[in-house]
Amino acid sequence: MEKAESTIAQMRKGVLEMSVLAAINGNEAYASDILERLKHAQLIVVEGTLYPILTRLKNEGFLSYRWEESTSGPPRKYYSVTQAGHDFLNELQSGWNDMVSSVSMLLTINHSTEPTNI
Amino acid sequence: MEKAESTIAQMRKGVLEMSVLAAINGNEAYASDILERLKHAQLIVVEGTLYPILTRLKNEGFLSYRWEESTSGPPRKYYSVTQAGHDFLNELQSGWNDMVSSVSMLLTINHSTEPTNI
DNA sequence: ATTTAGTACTATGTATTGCATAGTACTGTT
DNA sequence: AACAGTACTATGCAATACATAGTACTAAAT
Repeated sequence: MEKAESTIAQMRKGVLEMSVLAAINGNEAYASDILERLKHAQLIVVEGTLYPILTRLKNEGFLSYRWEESTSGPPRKYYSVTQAGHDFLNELQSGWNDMVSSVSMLLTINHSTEPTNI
Repeated sequence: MEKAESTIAQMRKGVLEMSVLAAINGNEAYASDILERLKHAQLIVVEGTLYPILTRLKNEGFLSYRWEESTSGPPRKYYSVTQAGHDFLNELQSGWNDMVSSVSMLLTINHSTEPTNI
């Protein structure tokens, strides 16, 4: 169902930012590493989606980067999470956990044997 | 942190649609009931946000409604989930569960004692 | 009959991010 | 110099949550 896919894409809004931060947290990485870590977590992201997120997070002070030369192509940006980014990630995680909890309640409330209004 | 709040608001995109369907599923309701059920699940939603979601879901065939007179104000729209809506909800739930699983992996990968690149 | 308060719903525009696409630049190989 | 692979930048579109303003219905009060 096409509509389900587009709604799931909507669900990724906000979640990818948190996931990218989490994928880097404590373990500096460049774009290809990050894509691999996300893929390992079954979160498929392409470069055209990742780079704007990295740029935005860096501009907001949640990530910093250093350039490193490469022998197999252009130089690479190695990202790491700043202290502000770590704090931001903690807040996002807290909000995310609340949301997961809420959704869990909602997805189970009508599976009880309580009578309905039908 | 204002930015965390706006990102959490972004996370609600797509999730509220699923939550509204879940709140109605098997238990027809009008807007005020739905807001109460969402509130009970700690998912705070206001009318200006709920009505467009209901309208959109109805237009897409996932909800249907019947009017019922009220003695305390205008007539009310009682919504119920259609078969298509039930199928849609199942697909959303599946995608949501996958996403929750992915995020869970990402939020824990760097808490291990494995050496990092620092 | 008119006005008021409470209630239920509709209409509309803004902000934001994921996404797709096109482009530029670097490196080693041919 | 040209090419393939790699890394990154730039840009516009689509979709939904949100806030705000508005219309309409009902009972009660005047």
